[in-house]
Amino acid sequence: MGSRKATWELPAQAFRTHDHGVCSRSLMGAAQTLCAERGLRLTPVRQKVLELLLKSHAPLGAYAILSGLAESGFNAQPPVAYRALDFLVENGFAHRIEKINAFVACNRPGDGHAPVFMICNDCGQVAEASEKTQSGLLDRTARAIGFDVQHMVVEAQGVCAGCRERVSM
Amino acid sequence: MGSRKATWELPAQAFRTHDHGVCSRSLMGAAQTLCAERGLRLTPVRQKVLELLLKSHAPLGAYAILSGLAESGFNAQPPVAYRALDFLVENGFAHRIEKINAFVACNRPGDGHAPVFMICNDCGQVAEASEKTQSGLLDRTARAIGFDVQHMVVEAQGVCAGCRERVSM
DNA sequence: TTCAAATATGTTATAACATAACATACGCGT
DNA sequence: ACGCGTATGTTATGTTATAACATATTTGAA
Repeated sequence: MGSRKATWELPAQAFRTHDHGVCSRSLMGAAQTLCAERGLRLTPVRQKVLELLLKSHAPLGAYAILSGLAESGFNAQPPVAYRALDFLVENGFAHRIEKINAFVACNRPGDGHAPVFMICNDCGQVAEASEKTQSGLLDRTARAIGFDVQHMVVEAQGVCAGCRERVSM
Repeated sequence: MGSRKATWELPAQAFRTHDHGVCSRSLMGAAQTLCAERGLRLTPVRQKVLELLLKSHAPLGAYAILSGLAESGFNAQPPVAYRALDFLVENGFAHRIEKINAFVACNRPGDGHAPVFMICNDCGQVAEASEKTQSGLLDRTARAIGFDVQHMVVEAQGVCAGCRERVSM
């Protein structure tokens, strides 16, 4: 990783109010299109799980998703949720956030990015930024010791602007 | 899992064989010194847990540590291990690796760094680096949206040089 | 179209990781 | 010795995740 400038894609609507319904629907549409193009099967369970993630303002744990499935009349054994989540994560429609054992819908499905998360400890919301290449962040260090990077986790915990303002006032 | 020694050296030495006993003892000594300086109590359980981490060639899960404690005649209920680990992590003598729910001894205790891990999926060993430039970059992005970073997780999974050579030969 | 392979789901059980809550003991300053 | 803050003992339970095997659905080739 050199002395690059705009390596990070700024999360435009991060931690801000916006028309959630609109972006939910457009991301669901994007998922459907991508699945059609790639021969992936966006089955009812998978679509429902993605819908739950898209509707949520914060990351959801697997068992929260399971409850959501149950409420919609789906089967609700743990493997059902985990399998659907595996599908969504493997195909880039969702991400797992390691620090909090939870999942979020990806805000830029289909462009093969490495996500970077900022997790607000106060409101629980998460902003997703993106790095351009899979291994760019650690590239130089990893190369120096011959380490072949396959997957990156980059997560920051802290306090978002809105919550800090609210507290300090 | 490979038979090579774990490393607590700088990234340049990462994933390479070295005299583990020597660096274990010197890191234990460093911990004792730091605790004395700072008025922290490195009690028998805490010291034993640090010793287990230092001796291990790979990160240890909390329940592996619990077994180690039991073998040495310590109490072995989960809180015992988690409390000791909390102490070591909070005071910079160990780190938690989120991606694999495990713990490693810190190779540079006392210098208040942000750790960066490279986890080999083949041999299970972990190299700890610490890169200022990277967190600097995320800091800039975070600042752009007013996010106050309190804690960072940076972890790369992949294959270390030794394992890649072994496989390709 | 029928069948076999691949994929997806149903279901039971349990593994693996982590903490709440409260009791007891210890270390230290006065 | 006393009291306070810290550390440990102990029981119980909460939370997250997967193994294993049965059944059903989709797909593509014969």
